Amino acid sequence: MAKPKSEEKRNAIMSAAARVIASQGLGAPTAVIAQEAGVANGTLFTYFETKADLFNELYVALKAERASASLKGLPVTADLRKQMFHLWSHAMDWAMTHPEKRRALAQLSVSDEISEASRAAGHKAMSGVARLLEQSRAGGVMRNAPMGFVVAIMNSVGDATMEFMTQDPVNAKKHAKAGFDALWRVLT
Amino acid sequence: MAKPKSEEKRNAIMSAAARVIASQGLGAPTAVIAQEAGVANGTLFTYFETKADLFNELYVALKAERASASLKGLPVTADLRKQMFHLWSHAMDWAMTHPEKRRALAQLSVSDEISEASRAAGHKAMSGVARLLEQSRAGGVMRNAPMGFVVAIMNSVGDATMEFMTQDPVNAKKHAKAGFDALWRVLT
DNA sequence: AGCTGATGACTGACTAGACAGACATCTATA
DNA sequence: TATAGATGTCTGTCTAGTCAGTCATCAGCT
Repeated sequence: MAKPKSEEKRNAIMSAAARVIASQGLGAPTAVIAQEAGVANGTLFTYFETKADLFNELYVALKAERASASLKGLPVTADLRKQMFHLWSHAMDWAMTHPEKRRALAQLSVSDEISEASRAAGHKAMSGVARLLEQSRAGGVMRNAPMGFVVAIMNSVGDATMEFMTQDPVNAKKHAKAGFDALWRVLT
Repeated sequence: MAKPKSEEKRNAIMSAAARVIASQGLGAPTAVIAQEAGVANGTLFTYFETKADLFNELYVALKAERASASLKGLPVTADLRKQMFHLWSHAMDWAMTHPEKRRALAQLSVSDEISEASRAAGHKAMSGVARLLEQSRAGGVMRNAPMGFVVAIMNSVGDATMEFMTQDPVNAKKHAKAGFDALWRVLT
């Protein structure tokens, strides 16, 4: 064998991409991302074949990271509302702790560079979250609405709440609670 | 006097831009927009100084158009819920009738090319809608939540509903109703 | 009404700059 | 020493915006 690729550099590139996308948008040059990651321009392309590949991988990774943060320490024996609230607040915490990742994810989500396959992978990464939401849906007013619709609404209320929390961080806790109450009213 | 600018060409460029943005995203070349509008490349720049200017004007125009469509024929004497429902269904109708405009507006809304001034103008164009929503907020559970938050939630639930309606047009009416019911549950 | 000159819209080839990705070269590891 | 990662310069391509020349429109004059 020869020199192995370094997982460290890969991560550096991904997290640099998140930061740069958050501040400059998706039009950001690969050169800037590489520089921010502390590697040469060409190195970026030994880890990701194209710019679009990097963006797709980043999208899936961020979705997975947020989902995993949301589910961490889930009180599986508690009642549904408690579990949902845990999930919600952990998602909001993640967004407040990593604002640049949240912003990057928001940009990537609306980009047409993101393939159907990546979106599917993103969904899959959220399956734990979806399962809980599915339980909430099945027992409530929205039992006849398609699951995709409920997911879309949760995501959009979540996005709106995160947006508002970052704009007005002083009252972040209050907004998080208000957002959850709104979601819960939608579901029950 | 000389040859006057034609309102017709201006409109052609704007609506071409909406179509092209919907299908190719914001990275679409101005050359393509001009061609789609049936004018020369350079002509676009006699009507709009820069590409960003075109996008900003288009953003405000689309916001205004949607707001105006929503308010058309509003039953001002009916009760609040009826008025809100009128507004909601007309907005959804507009989105279903002009899917390319809706898609373009969604893209423009998240773009960082759109100035604060344009966003303010967009808000202003929606003031009729906002007034109605304000009444709904003031009398309901969200009376203590900031208006901006309520607006954000309405927009996001609306976006999710529109998205779902275009993805599943057969049940569009049903989804529109479900979306409204969800919003109303949030507000009351 | 017909003519004329001034104005400015219209055109599309062109330019300057930016950027993704390639590549020749160097370097670290097995 | 063979292999493969790392580097950074280089290049082909793409595109926003320009510009010199053309043409449509209008006001004022006869």
